[in-house]
Parts: sequence; structure tokens; C-alpha cells
Amino acid sequence: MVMYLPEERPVLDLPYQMNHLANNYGYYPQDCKEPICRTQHSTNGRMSSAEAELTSLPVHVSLQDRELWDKFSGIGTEMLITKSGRRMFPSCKVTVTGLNPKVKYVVIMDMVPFDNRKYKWNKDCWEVNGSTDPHLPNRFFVHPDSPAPGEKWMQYPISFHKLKLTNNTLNSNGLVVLHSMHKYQPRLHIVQSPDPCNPHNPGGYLRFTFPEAAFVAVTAYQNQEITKLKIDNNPFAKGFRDNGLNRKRFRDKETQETQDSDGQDKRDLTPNEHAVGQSQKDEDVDVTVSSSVDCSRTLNFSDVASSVTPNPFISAFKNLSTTGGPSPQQTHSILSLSNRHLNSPREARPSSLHSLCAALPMAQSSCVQSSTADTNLSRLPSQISSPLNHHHHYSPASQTPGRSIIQLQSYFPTPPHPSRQCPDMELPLPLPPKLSRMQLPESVLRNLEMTPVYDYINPRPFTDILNRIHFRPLDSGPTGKGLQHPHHPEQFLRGSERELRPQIYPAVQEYIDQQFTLNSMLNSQTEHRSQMDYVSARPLTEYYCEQQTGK
DNA sequence: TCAACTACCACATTTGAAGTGA
DNA sequence: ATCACTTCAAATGTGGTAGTTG
Repeated sequence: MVMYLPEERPVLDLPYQMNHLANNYGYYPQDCKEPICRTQHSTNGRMSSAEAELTSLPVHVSLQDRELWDKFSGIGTEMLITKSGRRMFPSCKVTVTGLNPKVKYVVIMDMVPFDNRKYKWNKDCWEVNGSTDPHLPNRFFVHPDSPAPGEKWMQYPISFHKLKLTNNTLNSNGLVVLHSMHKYQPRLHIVQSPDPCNPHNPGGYLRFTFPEAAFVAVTAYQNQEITKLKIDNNPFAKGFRDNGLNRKRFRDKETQETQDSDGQDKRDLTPNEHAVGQSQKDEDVDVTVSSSVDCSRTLNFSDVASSVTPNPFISAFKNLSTTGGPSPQQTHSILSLSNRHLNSPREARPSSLHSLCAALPMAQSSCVQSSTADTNLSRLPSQISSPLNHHHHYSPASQTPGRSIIQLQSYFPTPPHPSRQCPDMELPLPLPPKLSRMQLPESVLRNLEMTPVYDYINPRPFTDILNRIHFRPLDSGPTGKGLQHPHHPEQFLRGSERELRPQIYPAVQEYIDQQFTLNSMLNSQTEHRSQMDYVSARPLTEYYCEQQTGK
């Protein structure tokens, strides 16, 4: 396994230098020398040299399962969308490095239109079928572990396997709404919390798109090759392997046919045998997780500070952390919304999450969504420790060295060694003897550490909140694609040929509503803490100070 | 008429509770 | 009483397919 790392050069002396691997993906900004206030280990706002070295690394995002993605994109990836929501396969899984281990980040994924075209399947290829339908409101999927310290995000690959796609615009249950027969590409957002002890540090914001993961949203698969690839690689679709001979309908039909002829019973494999066979097949395929660099970018507050158009995500953090309330701009947004959509007394309390949600057209009932308890902690250690058990195999994706290291390290609640702050992806460690075929959710792994670092943030309503908000495109053209950037020729190149560059400073107008959204999120956190009787609804600045100084 | 969509199906996997024995 | 482990059923995710819709 090859792990591409940022070039070991003094980044600080190479302003705007292109990363040699991501020739395309990243550049280093000026002013990286600017000390970033990380107050975890000190009280005077200065960080240790080790921290300085670590945090001066560019943020480095790598799409996992790259080879699988390449297989799909080589044919033309299709993703099924249903009314109730359908998971993506392959799912988006990324590794991130270069974050400050002690600073909290929110990790968000959404889908952006790949182009302005609508497609149709014509026999054996996709054809353009007119221009795009009216733009749909963005629906963000906030990773359920958000917010979490950088060390947590870097410890394991961040999986978005629970992200669901739908074509039902009325569905507000955290689904990403897409148009059928349109092409989209995943986009990752990393939002850094501000440094509460340094009001000049507004935090940072990066986003990365993955053109190699672009797909056409469909309600039924069009390309049979895609169907076959999905069946061959998705454990849930094992029942359709071997031309579906496992299935009852096929069995019945086959039985009837074989009775008519001398045919050998083609269904002579038990499900377990199929599983073993497939496992062997998977090993043959050797689906190695690609760690090729997708994107690399330094996340540095000075970067932001020098920006002409600071990102409103950051501003949202900054404003909230320094003032404890909405910015004038945000207030304006809130009031504008209130004037349009509110008649209830709640509008007089803009800091309330509920009032914010109530102000939104899509807001309906509960704005608070408990975090999904997708873990089974009592069961996992036994699965790991038992050498006998049993019929479980690993998915190809989980067989990668990097993945295995990360999983193993998480099994033992020992304090991480300092050298592990940046996981060494090269260390070969054996996989635990017993795990599910499906990927183990990283939330499970994280919880294994038994450190209640997230206690204060539960529940985590980010996804729900974001997805209840209709972004109003301010710069909509005739097609209404408000969040679409102008399309550059490079967008029509494929995979790594295309330039993948994080868009650090989008036009401020474009994100006025997103700023509003993020403020809502932050307000909601305060509100939830209050509800949990953990801390009262005090200013976020004070809260972060306490967290970072270990009070 | 037909492409796009929906609902339901059977199968595989995951999850979590209940049961068992040391 | 506790813990480790097994078993089992319900829940969930999957593509196939027949029927519906516009």
C-alpha cells in the first residue's frame, strides 16, 4: 500500500507552492508561519513546537477505495435514489491528515451537480438529454460524529456510508435530495472551530470535491455492468451473485429447467459456500484501498484572515465564539427570514434553535435529533477477541493495511502514543480475527476507546438541522442553480486528470444562508448542552476555553 | 408507446436481546 | 452476580421485477 504524504519540505517557506503529488489538488498559502493558538498544553496561547510542526502540515484528504471507485467511474457510476433513501455504494470514505489534533471540526458532505446537463441512457451509453432541472435545495449530511477533535478525524477513515440519497424533496429525514438522471459529485466540507482564546483566529474552512466519485442518480440501474459491479462488491447484494441463482425465483425456475433436462443442479452452493467463494474472489481481486492524494490544503487561520472574502462558515464560528451571538449579518438573515416566514413569538429569540428552525420553510417538527446509536459495544470486544468466530469475513475495503492498523489501535483503551498522532499507514498489523464483513462504523471504533469526549455534544442534530434548511440561491441564473459555480473546462476531464482544488473562499454572497445555517448549528449546540444540564447556555468562547485548557 | 418511477419481493447482513454456562 | 459467548429474530440494505405514471 502506498501512502502519499505531503512533501517533507518546509511548507512555511513555500507560499502557494503546488503539492508535487496533488499537482492539481493543493497549494500552500502564504503566512503559514503565523502561529496558531492551540491552548491545549499551555495557557499563554502559544503552542509547543511539536504542535506547531503538526499543524503547519497541509490538510490532506484522501478518498478510500480508490480502485473500486475507478472501476465504477470507468463504466459510469450510477447511484440508485429512492423515495425512502438509498445508501451509496461505494460509499464515500476519506482519510484526513494535517488537522490540529486538539481543535474540533465539523465534517460535512453534500452532493453538487457535476454539470448543467440532464442525461438519458441510450442502449449502451449515457447521452445528454437537455439541460438540468431546477436546482434542488442543498441537503447536507453532517457526519454523526461531528464535532470532534482533529485527532479523532485523523485516527480512522471517515466513512459516510450512512449517507442516503433520495429524489423525494419532501423527505427531511437527513437525506440528500438529488434529481434523477443528473450527474453529481460528492463534496466534503471540513469546518474548523474557532480558537476562543484568540479572537483573531476565526477557524478555518475547506472543501474538497471528488470528481472520480461522480455518479448519475437513477431510480433504476441503466447500465448492467454497473449492476454487476455492485452485486459483486456489495455484501448486501450477495443474494444476486451467480446470476441470482441464490434467489428463490431463480431456484424455482432453475429447478424446473434442470428437471426437464439432465442438468446438474446449478444451485449447489450454500450461502456460506457462496460467501467463501466470494471471499476468495475478493482476495484475488485484491481491492487495495488507494491512498492517493485527492486534495491537500493548509487550514490556517491566517489564510482566512488574509482573505478578501472570508468564508461565512468561519465567520459563523468566529462571531459566535467572540460575541456569543449572531453577527449583524446573520441577524439580518434571521430577521429577513423571520419577516417572511414567522408570525410566532419565537421569532423574538433568534438564538433559539427552535425559533431558527421555525423560521425556515422546511422546518417542521423536531429540530433535535438524537445521535444514532449505531454501536454495539458490548458485543464488539468478543467479536474481536474470539479466534473461533466464525462465518464473518472482511470486506475488501477493510482488508487494507491502513484500515487494519486503525482498527486494531482502537481496540485498546490505552492512551495513544505520541507517535500515533499521525497514524503511520505503513505499519503492517494483522487484522483482528473476527469482524463483520461490512465495514465497522468508525463510531463503533471510536467508542471503544471509552473516552467520553463526546458526552457534552449529544445529541447531535447537525444533519437534521442542515437538511431542514432550504438554501436560497442568491445568484441563481435562469436554471436556478444557485450554488453552482461557473463550469470550467476542467470539469469535463475525468478522475485525476481534473484539477481538484479546494475552494477556499467562495463568494460571500453565496453562503449567506450557510452562515445562517452554521450559526443555527452552533446555537443548537448551546441549546442542547443546556437541555442536558451539562453546562448552561454560556458563550461558546468560554466553553471552548474550558475544553481546551482541560478544566 | 415508452422512459421513468414506485412498490414489493427474496435474500444477505447487521443488530441487539435473550439464553446458557463458567 | 458477573462475564463471555452463542443463538435467534427483527431490522435493514440490496437488486430484480411487475405494475404504474406522465
